[in-house]
Amino acid sequence: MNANPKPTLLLIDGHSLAFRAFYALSPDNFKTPDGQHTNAVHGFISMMLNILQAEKPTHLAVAFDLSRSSFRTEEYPEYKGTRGETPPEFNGQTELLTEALKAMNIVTITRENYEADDIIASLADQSADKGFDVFIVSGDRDTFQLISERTTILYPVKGVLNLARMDDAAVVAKYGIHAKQYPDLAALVGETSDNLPGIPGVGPKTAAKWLQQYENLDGVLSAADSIPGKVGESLREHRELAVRNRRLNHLVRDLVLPVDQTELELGPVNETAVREVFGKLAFRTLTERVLKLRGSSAGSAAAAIDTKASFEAAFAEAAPATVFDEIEVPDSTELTANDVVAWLKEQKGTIGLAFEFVDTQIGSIGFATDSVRKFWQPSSATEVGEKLSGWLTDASCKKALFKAKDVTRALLHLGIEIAGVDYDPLLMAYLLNPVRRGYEVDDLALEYLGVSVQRGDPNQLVSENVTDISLDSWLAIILSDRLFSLVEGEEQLRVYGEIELPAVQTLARMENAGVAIDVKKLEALFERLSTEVSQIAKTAYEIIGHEINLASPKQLQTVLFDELGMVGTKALKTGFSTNAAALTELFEQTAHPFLEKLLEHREVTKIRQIVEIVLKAVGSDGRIHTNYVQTGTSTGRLSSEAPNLQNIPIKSERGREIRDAFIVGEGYETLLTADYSQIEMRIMAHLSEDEGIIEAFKTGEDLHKFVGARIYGVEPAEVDSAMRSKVKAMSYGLVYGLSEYGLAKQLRIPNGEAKQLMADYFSRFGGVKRYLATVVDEAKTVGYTVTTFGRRRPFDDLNSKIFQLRENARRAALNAPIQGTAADIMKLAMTKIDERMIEAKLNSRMLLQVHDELVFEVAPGELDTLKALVIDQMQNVVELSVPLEVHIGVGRSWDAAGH
DNA sequence: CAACAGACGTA
DNA sequence: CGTACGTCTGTTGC
Repeated sequence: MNANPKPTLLLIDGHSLAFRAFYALSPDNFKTPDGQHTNAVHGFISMMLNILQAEKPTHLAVAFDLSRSSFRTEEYPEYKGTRGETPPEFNGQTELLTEALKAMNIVTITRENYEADDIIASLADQSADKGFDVFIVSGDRDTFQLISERTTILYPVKGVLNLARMDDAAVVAKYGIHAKQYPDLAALVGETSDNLPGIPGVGPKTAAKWLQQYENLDGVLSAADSIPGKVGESLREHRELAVRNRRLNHLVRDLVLPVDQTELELGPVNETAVREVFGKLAFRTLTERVLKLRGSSAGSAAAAIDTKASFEAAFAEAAPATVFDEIEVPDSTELTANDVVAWLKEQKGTIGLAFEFVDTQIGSIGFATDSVRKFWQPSSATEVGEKLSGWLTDASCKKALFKAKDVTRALLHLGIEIAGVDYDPLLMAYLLNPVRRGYEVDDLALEYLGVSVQRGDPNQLVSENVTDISLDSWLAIILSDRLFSLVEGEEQLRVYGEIELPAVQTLARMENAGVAIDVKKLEALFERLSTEVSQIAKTAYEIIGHEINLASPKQLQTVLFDELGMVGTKALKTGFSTNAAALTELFEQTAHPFLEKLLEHREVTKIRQIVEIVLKAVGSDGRIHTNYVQTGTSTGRLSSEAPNLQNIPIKSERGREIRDAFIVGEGYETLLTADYSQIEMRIMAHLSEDEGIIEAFKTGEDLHKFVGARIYGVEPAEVDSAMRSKVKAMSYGLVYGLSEYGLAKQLRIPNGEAKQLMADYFSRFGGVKRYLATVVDEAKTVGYTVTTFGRRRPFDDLNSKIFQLRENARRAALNAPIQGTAADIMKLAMTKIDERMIEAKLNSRMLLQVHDELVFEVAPGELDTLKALVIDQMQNVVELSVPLEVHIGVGRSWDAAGH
């Protein structure tokens, strides 16, 4: 019996919560040995236990929809019609969940022809009448109509464990209306997820305004004639939509259900049944949690779990039966300057490490093993240097460190060269899934360990939050353990150990070094471009007779297609396209001088904008320190941000002036650039084993002339520039999955000619065709592509029924191994170059990487040595069936050193 | 104020 | 209807 005197009923919308759990936890990590996915079941139960702990209800019931059809679909067959298919991994999980709930003696309720929310509504009302407090867990906002003094909705906002308590005040705060008015608001606005369109032009704000004024939907509709403006008109025209929506979102509150509240009372669970069902599901830790919380001493168990739990749950059913079987969050204790070194000396294995930086200074440091958490608050960088530099710089002291590159760079800035970082969970998570949206440590912990991280209040004083840093160090070590075995399982250890991990050091050094900027030159350039911009704009305004915002596509559409009456270009969501290609086409048709000025304006403002970005990014040392994002692309390339130095203009004359402001720094002799020539085509030759293309590269002949000669059946010398550029476009297009249509459009030739060109190409270079087909087929079967070094990229849309998705995936899949292999080669080369430079004790430094190009700052007297070293390493980093060619340039600026 | 769309710079 | 990015501006909607 529960001692809680206040009867409290918890009602759960079963499918709603199960789906939420399904999407929060990766199905791959929750599987029984026979392949049944259990992530939804696991997440559901875990979340339910959390709510039981937090709200301490005395009674509980779970309601399920019986099928997709209900009296609502009878009335309106399209109801919820936009819901997609259930993911295959979800199959069977509802049944398993029901079974598990039964074992826990939890009542589940269904009702033919009604939805779970109707059951919940009826039960909530009846129970509230009997004096219960009611909590409802549902992701359906329609349940807001049930809110009352006694009834609260727990609405999932984000993350599996985060539920918003929606009472009347919360609804008022969020929507500006009372809870009982919510269904009226929803009826007016419509509900996309239920496939219920609302009154066009009416959003939550307008609807709320009306409801505040007229109380309810009936009031609004009665006053419809007096509502002004377009929205008023829309309301009068579409009023029946709102009426229908309101009828459908009304929850049935008077179902007579075959259960009585007394049957819902929470009691002890059937331990044997729980062990049996949970055993079948391969749940381990969850079994103990359930038995603890729902066993004989529920009260004390809950208290024990609540005790300053930094984590809410701890489980990792998918992990091998290692340390992850039982994840216990160790307590955190403080180390002092006196005992930090001694403690580290005692430790044998890898240490989890984390730094908290305040500005650029070290605030605190966390250390952890899988069972111990420590933190230290040094007084200064000097103290860190004195006490810790021995350990930090000792490569034999192995460390696990999240975001190793950022930390390495920050420490470098303080004069500390950290070594021995063999584990960075960030990089492992990237290799496991290079297409995920973010790599926050808390999200990774949830996905790969099933651990939900609760952190201190960020608004609190640092001193009260300081234990979080040891939490981070602990997460670094346990995540590393888990992810490392997954990376190993995917045979990506080589990419990890030989490519990504060593790149950390190199990139940190490059970022820390930065690149010198001629600020004066850029400022002058900015002024000049600004003058140019205003002159161009002035002329443009004169041509059309009035001023507009030339940067506004919307205003341009008005001018071009309404005022000047030009024919429509490519259709976009918002009207006709005004991009450069469209404007050029229009100019060819009309020769209208406005278009000429507009295009010029675009070019100059774009370049001016980049000048501004670059100028703003110059640091106090007169240099720019970009951030290379090692997890930034799905293919394995780096990306560059704050600022992006991988898109500095080069093609236009004006643009090159920006490159001329990237200069050699004081104390150095010159800049040196080195770039791979046609690396992607060479990789294509290698991967496809096409004899023709391989021969082209081996002869050293101009590739496009060689290919052109084969296609047109002439001598290479007879390939004219028109033929050559067509062949060139074709070759490059292939790497991107170009279609006949796309080729025709780009080359401005008839579709038939493009088709013939492609046919000729493939008949002469059959290996290429075969390879491209194989890549896609293989990816279709195994679900991912792979580079020559083993880097994977997953694809799930290759078998999609939706043409557009399938085609997009197909093109990306045939490009991924090529772009990815090129990226691998470049990263590998960078590491080797860096190693050799250190060995040779050169003072020159690597500064920038732009996918196939590297930029170095050359120390006095080192030019020849460095040049030879760079060429050697880049060319010989890997043996392909074609040679790798490297071009070198030297000069005082990036532009001068370019080619 | 945040998110989206459109535009455009690079490899 | 050609891959991979980052960042700006204007506009829309939370």
